[in-house]
Amino acid sequence: MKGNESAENYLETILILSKQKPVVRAVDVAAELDFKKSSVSVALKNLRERQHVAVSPEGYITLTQAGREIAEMIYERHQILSDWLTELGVDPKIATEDACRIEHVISRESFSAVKKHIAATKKKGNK
Amino acid sequence: MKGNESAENYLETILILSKQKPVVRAVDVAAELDFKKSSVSVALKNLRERQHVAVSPEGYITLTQAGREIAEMIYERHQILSDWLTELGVDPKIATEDACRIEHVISRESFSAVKKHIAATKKKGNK
DNA sequence: TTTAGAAGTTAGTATATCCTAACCTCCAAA
DNA sequence: TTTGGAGGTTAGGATATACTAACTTCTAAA
Repeated sequence: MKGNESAENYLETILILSKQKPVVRAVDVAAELDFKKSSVSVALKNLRERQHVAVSPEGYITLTQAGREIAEMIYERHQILSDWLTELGVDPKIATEDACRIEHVISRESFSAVKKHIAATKKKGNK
Repeated sequence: MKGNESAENYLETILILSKQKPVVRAVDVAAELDFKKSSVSVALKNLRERQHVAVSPEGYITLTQAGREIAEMIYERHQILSDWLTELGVDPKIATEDACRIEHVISRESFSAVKKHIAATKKKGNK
């Protein structure tokens, strides 16, 4: 994993949108990310080539198995990190923004350790 | 602070090198970062323009007040984050690599909260 | 039936970074 | 005194990303 931040971000967004609405189209992704549709169009072409998404003739986007795995990994990081930062007293908006960036650069190993630490900390009732 | 990761990284490196050797030159920075000297040359030109470093006629690089503040902020983040991840059981090499990336994307507010949390956790003797 | 808007695509622009290549200066060793 | 290497600079290339502009399609409303 090196500089796939952009791709990861698209995949995560598609996952989130697919939880919220019946179908996800390129325009929905553009609206969510506040990007232009041309940018999304190009990004989707790459995701299709890498077999991370499939797009139906109607323009409905779905995650492939590989794409979904990445999306869910990033999404889990996002949730856990932003919740944790918020619990630590960080403004929720800032916590979310930070999670959005950290989620793409933290390694599996470090995230796993942090996640474990958070669980352990909670167990002890430290608030 | 948005996409100044590269500049921050140069400043941090200059700070670290200046702790290790009497003078810091462009080649030293290039060697440390494993970049080509041409890249460092261009980066230094930008840092000079932004008044973050000064370069003597002999080619000795020094941080300005503004540059030093950024460098020390990033360096503190690096130290605290990498130490913490290592304490959580992450391989030191990976912890360092992760710290190198997170230090550039975490907000002041979140870092401050995490730092406080780490101190509090230690105080309670949680190991 | 015509037409305007929504959705998508493609081409070319802009920025950030790093790289290779080519060149300059200076100094120390032969 | 010549010369080769170290240090530095500039020009131009490559990649990643997002943007603007200009089209194409398709569909729904007039």
